Amino acid sequence: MSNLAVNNDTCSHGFVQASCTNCNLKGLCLPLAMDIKDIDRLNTIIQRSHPIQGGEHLYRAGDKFSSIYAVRSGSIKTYMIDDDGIEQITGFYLPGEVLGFDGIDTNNYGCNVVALETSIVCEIPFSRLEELTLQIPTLQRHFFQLMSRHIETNHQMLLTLSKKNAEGRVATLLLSLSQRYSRRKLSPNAMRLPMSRMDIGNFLGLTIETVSRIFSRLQKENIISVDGREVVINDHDRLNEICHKAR
Amino acid sequence: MSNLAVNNDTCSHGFVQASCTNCNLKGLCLPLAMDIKDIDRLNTIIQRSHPIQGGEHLYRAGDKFSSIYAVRSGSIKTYMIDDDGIEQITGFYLPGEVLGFDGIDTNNYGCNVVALETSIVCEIPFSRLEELTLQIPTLQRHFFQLMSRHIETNHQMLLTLSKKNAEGRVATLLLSLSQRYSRRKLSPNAMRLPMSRMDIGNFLGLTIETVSRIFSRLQKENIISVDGREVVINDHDRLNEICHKAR
DNA sequence: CGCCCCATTGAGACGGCTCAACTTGCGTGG
DNA sequence: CCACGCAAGTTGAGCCGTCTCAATGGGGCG
Repeated sequence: MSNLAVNNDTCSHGFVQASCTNCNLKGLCLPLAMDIKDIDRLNTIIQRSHPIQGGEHLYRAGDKFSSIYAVRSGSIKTYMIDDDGIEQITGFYLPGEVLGFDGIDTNNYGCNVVALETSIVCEIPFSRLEELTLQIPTLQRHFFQLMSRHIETNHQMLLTLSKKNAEGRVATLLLSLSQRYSRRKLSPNAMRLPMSRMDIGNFLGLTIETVSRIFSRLQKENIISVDGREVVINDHDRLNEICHKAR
Repeated sequence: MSNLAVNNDTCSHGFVQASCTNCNLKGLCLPLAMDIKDIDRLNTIIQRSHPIQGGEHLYRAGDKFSSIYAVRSGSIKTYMIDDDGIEQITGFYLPGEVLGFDGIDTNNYGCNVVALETSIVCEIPFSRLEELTLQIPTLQRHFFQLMSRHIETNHQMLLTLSKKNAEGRVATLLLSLSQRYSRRKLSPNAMRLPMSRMDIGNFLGLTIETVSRIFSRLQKENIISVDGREVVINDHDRLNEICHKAR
């Protein structure tokens, strides 16, 4: 990417071609305390790609690992397929969230990554990132932290799957999305789910029928309002109670 | 720690005081391609502590994050406790495995860590490790890889909890332990489980009764032989089939 | 319009949980 | 030394939550 593009808002492709410097998500995917100078250095290695359509894969499990990705807009899911063809969604990613860390170990990606809707991602070539993290201690620390956060998120998910009943799992997901949207300055109460019931069920270890029934039940009790993928949380407190209830 | 201790096999405490250089686990917790010179540098920052007894905590969730730990002997479990006091074991750690990465993000440990039996761990102060990883690219890469492997292991566990029935979960754990022991040059068929039925059930999202019943059933079918914590795997293939079977 | 995909809802089956009784091994104290 | 208590594990009976299977409804698109 040419440095000329830095600080321009559009480029020849016609879609937004932003720099990290003026990206309103930088508080999420970059260290808060990072130098403008260092951000610019990072900026020069980041490649911003064309939008990817919903259903389109960014990469697949087994592909040669090359880059880390940050979601700029839209939403992404990652899933693995085991030897028997069983699929497990391992995460949903919203703008500002970073993915691809599972490829570092074996040098091949461990997950499949697919867009849930039209999305834009920032690609960070790992070999160049590694050089930068050696030079910018804050940046090394930051990527250690990002990976650490991944691990913690996964631990939380283990608890959800291991200890909560169907209602608790759905409630936990809804509150997680709500929190993450509100951190992006969106309403914590009204949201459009980027994923299907199928995806939710797969992620939470439930069938789509159970997910559907839970949604209906929560609606009947006026805790949420559901219309397809549109969800409004009417009663955060009761939803929270449901999360924090053993099975 | 004095450099004088390097390459000595014992120290004044009377227990083994080894260096990484002659540690037979270094193939597991250190980069294969690491310079002797660099290993020595890492060695000078590593603190080897007294053995910790079974049931004794290495640290607790919320404690100030300071170090990464490598298991030298014995075995360790990590667990989190959520707001409602529900405990979830997040991992078992065998010699050569590294833990503590969950503390990097918030600068407080996210998990409780307790020894399952008398164990020895190597403590790696993180601030000094960070300095070294900036100077030794292989080492930086290695710790990125270790964290990446953690993430992959967790993903695998999500699949286990989300998609497998009780039998599949137990079989998966047994095979995982078997593999990990054999990588440590121990028998892949006969082992002594370091954890209780309670721990197994907690980790796998099952009750102890169910775990016990599964053990009995697998024994009746001659797939394993169980005597308390002593387990012999008689039929790896059938155990493997059970793992790879949808619920 | 008709087709397909996704979602919803109902009825019945089944796997794992709950509750309870019993066994075994171990440490403690009379 | 045995009696006792306690913790860990095993086993059985019945219940409950989630899955399975099936039917139906609704929206997008050729």
